[in-house]
Amino acid sequence: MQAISFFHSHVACSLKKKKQRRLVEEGDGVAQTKTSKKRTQKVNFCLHRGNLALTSSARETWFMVSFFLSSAQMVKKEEEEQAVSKKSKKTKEEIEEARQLKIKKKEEEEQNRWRWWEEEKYEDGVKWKFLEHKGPYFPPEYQPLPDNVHFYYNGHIVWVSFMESVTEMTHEERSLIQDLDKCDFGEIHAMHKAKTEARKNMSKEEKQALKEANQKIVDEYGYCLLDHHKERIGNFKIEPPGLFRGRGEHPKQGMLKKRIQPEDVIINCSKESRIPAPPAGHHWKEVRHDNTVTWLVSWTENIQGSNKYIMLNANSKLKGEKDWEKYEVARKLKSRVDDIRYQYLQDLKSKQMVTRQRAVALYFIDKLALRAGNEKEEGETADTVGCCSLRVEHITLHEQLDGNECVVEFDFLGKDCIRYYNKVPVIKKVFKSLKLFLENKQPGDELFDRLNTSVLNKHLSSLMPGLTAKVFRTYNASITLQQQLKELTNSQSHLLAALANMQADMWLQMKLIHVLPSTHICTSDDSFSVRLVERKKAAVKRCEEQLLKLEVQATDREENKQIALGTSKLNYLDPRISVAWCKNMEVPIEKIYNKTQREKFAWAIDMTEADFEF
DNA sequence: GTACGAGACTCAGAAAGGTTAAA
DNA sequence: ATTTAACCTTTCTGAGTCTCGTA
Repeated sequence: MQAISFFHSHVACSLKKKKQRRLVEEGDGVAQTKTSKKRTQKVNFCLHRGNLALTSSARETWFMVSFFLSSAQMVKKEEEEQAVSKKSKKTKEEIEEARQLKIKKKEEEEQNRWRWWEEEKYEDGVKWKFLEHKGPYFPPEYQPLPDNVHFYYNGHIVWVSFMESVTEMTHEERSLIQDLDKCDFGEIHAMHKAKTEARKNMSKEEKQALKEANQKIVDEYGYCLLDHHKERIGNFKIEPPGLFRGRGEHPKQGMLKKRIQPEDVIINCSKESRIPAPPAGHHWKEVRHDNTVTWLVSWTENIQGSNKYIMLNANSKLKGEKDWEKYEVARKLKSRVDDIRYQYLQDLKSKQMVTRQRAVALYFIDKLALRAGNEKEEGETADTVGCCSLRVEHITLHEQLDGNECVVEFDFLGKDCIRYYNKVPVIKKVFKSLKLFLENKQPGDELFDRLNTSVLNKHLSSLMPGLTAKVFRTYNASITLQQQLKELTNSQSHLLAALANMQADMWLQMKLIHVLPSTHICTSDDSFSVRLVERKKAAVKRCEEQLLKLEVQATDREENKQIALGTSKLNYLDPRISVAWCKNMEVPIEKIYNKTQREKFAWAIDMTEADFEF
């Protein structure tokens, strides 16, 4: 109930602030649209673009919901499509022909689709019985620089081995090249720019040929055979070498990510399948036949020393089944959540420090949708935290703030170095506990010194099998979506209008919340933006008009306004809720999910009845 | 019990690529 | 009608979560 009331309060707030937000709207150009009909659409795509940042996980949850909704009203599009096709000068026959082809293709696809959800599940741990594939696709060989392109150090031409992706700097080079400022990559940069330009200016035929060549690679390497069904592979290409960037202030940024050789690669497939052949003159590191894992190929990456995998596409059985399972666990939480919340509220009074910290952490995870927060190796990654790894400097307690009592102010970098900034009124017991946790601690000390994700998850799984911290995100997002949909009116047109308005409000609200406290959010991003601006400014000599636009883009980035969010709806909202809603409202599913999404959620679209209840 | 590290998988935004609407 | 910009989709790979085995 805690979480839900929290979500609701956001809606209420969004309505109250409507007037205020209109002002902002003007500045965004949203209100500049001419007709009222168009206006709705304008709002739509603004939402679709999702060019807004989110600093709070609870807000994230909200976005997931709003994103679902934002696509719900594209019903109008179909009419337009028809109008357009009429306008074009194609003959009726051509149109008819194209339509027939489309229908045929669709039917074919439908028939080929593996309805794995109607089959019996394998025994525990077994992921497949038969697996055959072609192995990974290796990136093209390194191409040496042309003779007329040079690298200069301190004004002198230098031939260096590290330009070849395979090798690192030699000792001599290391002693010679000390100062980055003395490096001149100008000619190399110009060459690359010319290349991209040339690519852009290719003729239609050339482009077509390139496309066909790519398609051939996909046809050969992009699919595998899994238990007699052809399945698409998600990433069949080995990652090419290059400079590691990382997100945020990453200690390893700029390190060379080495070229992966077949000798580094482990192949996983059926014993009795056609084993993929390594490139001529090479051999695999290992060929194994482990059907308890889902990957086809793996290798160890040299920056973090972690494993990389080639796995199946999201529309595959292996991924789909897991996704389904995830939502089933979240649904189970629905029936237990009252008890679980009651318990952690009780635990807030515990004399035992571990229990008490656990309770507060759970309160945050449930109410604010914080991530679990595993500990990370210092110096190996950017300094980001989640719930369990919060440190003293990440929260500030306010007895009184903006007319609220017991306010906790959060300010930390979360996943992907995205800043979480939020001021949340909490219940007294939580506030008191936090004060206790902070006693005798310095900034840099852990807030929950007796707690880690392992302890937390162990406790959760004892409360309900399969329950972990992240289930709360799925549960809260999905249940909120369902409730919001229920609350909307039954009349479709009315409803769609309501949705449009609601989204406009939410969108602006989020923007406001975010932009107001926006100081510098992710410092490394700033420097990135600065570099971007610089680079572009050089280009501007030739192309002055672009300058303005690009600077605007750079500014946008600086303020972190641009954070794509569309994918979130792929990860937290039970698709069956949306499917059921579509069935009830007689809204075609195409309005909610695009082709990829429909493929991914094929199981949900097929099995869900109108009366589905999350 | 618990610390630790490897492994395997989900989730995430940036960038590239493709399509459609607007100029 | 053609070019360009806006928008939407796909690809890529980094960053998390969580489990499990071992000391």
